[in-house]
Amino acid sequence: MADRYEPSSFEQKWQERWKEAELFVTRENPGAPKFYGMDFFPYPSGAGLSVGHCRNYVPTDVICRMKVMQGYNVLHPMGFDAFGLPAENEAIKRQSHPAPMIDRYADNYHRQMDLIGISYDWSRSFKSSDPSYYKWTQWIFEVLYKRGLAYRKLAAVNWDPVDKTVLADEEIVGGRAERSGALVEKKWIPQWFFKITDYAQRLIDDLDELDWPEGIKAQQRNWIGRSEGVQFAMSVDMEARGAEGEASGGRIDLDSAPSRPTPNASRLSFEVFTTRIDTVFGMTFCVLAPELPLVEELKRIVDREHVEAIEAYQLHARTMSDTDRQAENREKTGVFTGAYAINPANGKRVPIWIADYVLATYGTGAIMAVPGHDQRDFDFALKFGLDVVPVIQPTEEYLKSHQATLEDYAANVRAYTPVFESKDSVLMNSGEYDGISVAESQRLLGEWVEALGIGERKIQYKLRDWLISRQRYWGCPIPVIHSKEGEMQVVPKKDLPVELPWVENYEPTGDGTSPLAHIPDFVNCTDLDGRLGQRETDTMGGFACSSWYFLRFTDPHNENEAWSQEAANYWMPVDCYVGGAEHAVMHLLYARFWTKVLYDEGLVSVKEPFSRLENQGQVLAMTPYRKPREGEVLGIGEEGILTSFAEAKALPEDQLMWRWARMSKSKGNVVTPEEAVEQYGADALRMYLLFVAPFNADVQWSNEGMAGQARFLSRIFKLVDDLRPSYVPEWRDLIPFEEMDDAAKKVRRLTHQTVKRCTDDIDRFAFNTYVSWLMKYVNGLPSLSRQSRDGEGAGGGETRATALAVSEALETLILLLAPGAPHSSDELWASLGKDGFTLNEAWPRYEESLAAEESVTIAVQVNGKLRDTFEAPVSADNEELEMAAKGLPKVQPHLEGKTVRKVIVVPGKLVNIVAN
RNA sequence: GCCGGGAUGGCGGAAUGGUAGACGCGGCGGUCUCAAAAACCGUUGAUCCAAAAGAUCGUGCGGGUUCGAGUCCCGCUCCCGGCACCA
Repeated sequence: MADRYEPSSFEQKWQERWKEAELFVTRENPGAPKFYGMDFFPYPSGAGLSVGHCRNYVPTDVICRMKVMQGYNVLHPMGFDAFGLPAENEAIKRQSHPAPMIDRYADNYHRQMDLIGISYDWSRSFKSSDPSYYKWTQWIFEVLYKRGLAYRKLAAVNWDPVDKTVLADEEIVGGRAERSGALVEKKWIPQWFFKITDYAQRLIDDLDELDWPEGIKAQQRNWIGRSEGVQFAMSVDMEARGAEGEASGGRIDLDSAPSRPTPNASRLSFEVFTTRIDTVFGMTFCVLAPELPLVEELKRIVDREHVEAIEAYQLHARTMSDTDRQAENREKTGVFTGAYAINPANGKRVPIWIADYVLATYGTGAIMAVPGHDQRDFDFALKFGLDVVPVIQPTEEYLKSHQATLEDYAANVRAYTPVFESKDSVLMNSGEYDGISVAESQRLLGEWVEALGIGERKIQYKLRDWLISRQRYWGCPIPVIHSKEGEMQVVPKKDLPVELPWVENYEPTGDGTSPLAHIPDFVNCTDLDGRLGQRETDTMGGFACSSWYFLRFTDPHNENEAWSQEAANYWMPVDCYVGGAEHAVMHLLYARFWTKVLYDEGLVSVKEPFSRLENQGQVLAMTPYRKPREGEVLGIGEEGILTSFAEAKALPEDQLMWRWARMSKSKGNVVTPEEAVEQYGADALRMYLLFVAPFNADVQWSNEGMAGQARFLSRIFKLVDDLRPSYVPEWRDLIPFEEMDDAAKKVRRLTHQTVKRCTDDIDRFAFNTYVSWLMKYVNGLPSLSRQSRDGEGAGGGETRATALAVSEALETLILLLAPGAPHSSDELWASLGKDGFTLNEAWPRYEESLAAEESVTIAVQVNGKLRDTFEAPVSADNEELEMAAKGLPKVQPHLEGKTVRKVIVVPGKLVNIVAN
């Protein structure tokens, strides 16, 4: 047995033994509590795992291993998110079929995970592209469909011209497809949606009970975007037809008499939504989204000149890309429609404009514009010379900071930017509501709108329905048959799965149809009634597959059901779910939605799938960038141009910049687990990943850091080797009957303190301090055991008591180390003459009485400043402590010539003498 | 702009309102060695002092609460992440 950490001599051996013993197969001991620990479902990329991915898997493994040792039934599964765009794109690039390719990649992931000793139960593994899995994805589609939560409609959707498919809102970042980076275009295609909007409120409400990072919860709340307001009808003034003179300038005369309804004209009206009904008197114009159907109606009542202007603007809005539309600080654009509406609050006519700063997809697609108190409306009014009427009194501070009087402000609002938006002021220019507070008038005006019957208080969400269709081959087919008559039928459970046909050519067509549409054998079928029909040819986006896989893991081989109620009820929810923060509004929102639907359907007993969520930090590696050459332009926020390590070597220093960047194959800065294991060992890699930084913080990777952990492991091997002669295997039976001397007590004290800290730290994901405590333990043990060997008792020599305490320490050390460095622990365990695996041993228990200190160091402060410390027995009372503190020679000088006013004694901690 | 999270030695980071800097990396000094590496031992926040003893300062900035603040409160600055013309 070596006295050093020599990973190559034993790590692989233990991995083979674990496999042979089926050590990681899920235990289902009756009566034991359960723990479901899981990592995010990975897509197995061809690049393989980097040490960055290991930072996700190792900590989960540590907590799962500890839970096993604590006697929990632990479910710790791994599978692969195999369907989807990345896999298909990769296969096209390699001119192969995605199915065998993804199998190869998944096998490689599995091999790499074994290489670092992750304790997954591989007997439960599956890929989302297995027909035995997606059969049930299709079945859940049916559940959604039957509940009215899956529907098809013609929609303007995000079209990615590079990947040639439609994408969900969540997959678009800044107007570009997150994956391909292409500018997204608008395209009108019939699409499948899941009605997640029905669950918006529950998705917000139930966040409260989740033990998730606040940031992720906030992102979800934000994304769902609840706002409370009032929606009310505005009627179009049918006199508009004749209002030529005023129309061109757009300016209206606020003093003009309220217009009279025109009895004969057909009434036109539209609804607006506002969260600021208190500002309704300040409405000086209305704005419609250019694509709103109402605009077509307005065209019929205004003159030709305005129709032409409207159409020109509509064309402009339609052809503009989303990116241009979302460009920062964009100048406002828009045109006057020639029509007017009536402000119901004061009966005044307000011009109706169209502008693209109003979105057709939010609220009603139309707004009441209040330039006095909304920056966007203000900008628009300024640009087009529209009236600005303030209706909230500016506060004293506001006036002071703008060096203005109230009169001055009211007369020249246009000159004041930013717009006054305070919500703790009172109204003005608002008729009978003048002087009433903003909050109060919001309530009163809301009631007024409802009493008048023109509208109601309403809650709006930004969340839109989940677009699930993909016009791509490599995905789960949507199990629907279209009849010639245009009816739709969902394929019933007995006919599932609708299998994805194996074809050579599956490249996307780009015409808005799926490649499946060009496979007659797939498309043509008979429907439930025996009539000829055609299959739906869109496939589901990958997020459908990953919205329920955690349920399948509870019962992965079930051929008759997606899962048995018994299995799901036992294991769900996932107790600890670990992965990157980038899935905050996609996977994590979708999975919550599906779980709620399945709960409503009575298929699962939980409303939420993941009770605790942890996000690991990213692993950054030093990456070379160079200065841009002539003609090269840097993107926003870029400091240099990514270059290869090879090229960097050849560059002069002044051209080169080293930056920390996320480890990724494209940056060429990846360290693989193979390299790390080869050079330092799997346990050194694991321990370094745990120790290097807090779990959720980013890490600046260094290979040298692993050397430190290898050294630490070597010290453990050395320590165990040194202390082994003292080891008494039966210590547990003997120790209660042995009188403990001081040295033995000290060893036991340190042992039990360490057990407590390590256990707590793993539970709260503080893996860096878990490793610290082990280090401290290893540092402390030799001197303690030496003390004992040198003998506190007469004649020296190790006492029986110390030998027993050291035996306990040896076993405890190895078992506490086991989750972090399982190979080394099993090797050390065997070196004590033990059979079997540390994973099958009980996690050490902490005993308060043994961990308790006999004496404590008391800090002595004078006026809050530390002056000295002294040792006192734990039992010392306040008076004793105070006396002892006052008597200290180092304290005395600070009390000289002063009167003691007060003495604060915190037992076991400090004495603070207040004197002046 | 809005939301969330941060800021502690040369570096990564510890600290239930109670001795700031645990633990590690790096540095410095030493042991071993012909020498080096490795390993081991000691030391390591800053300033003042020949040194020790000691003193003073010190957790992004400015205030406050408290016997006592890295920690709590108010007001800022900067950094990271997310959302962003959502009415």
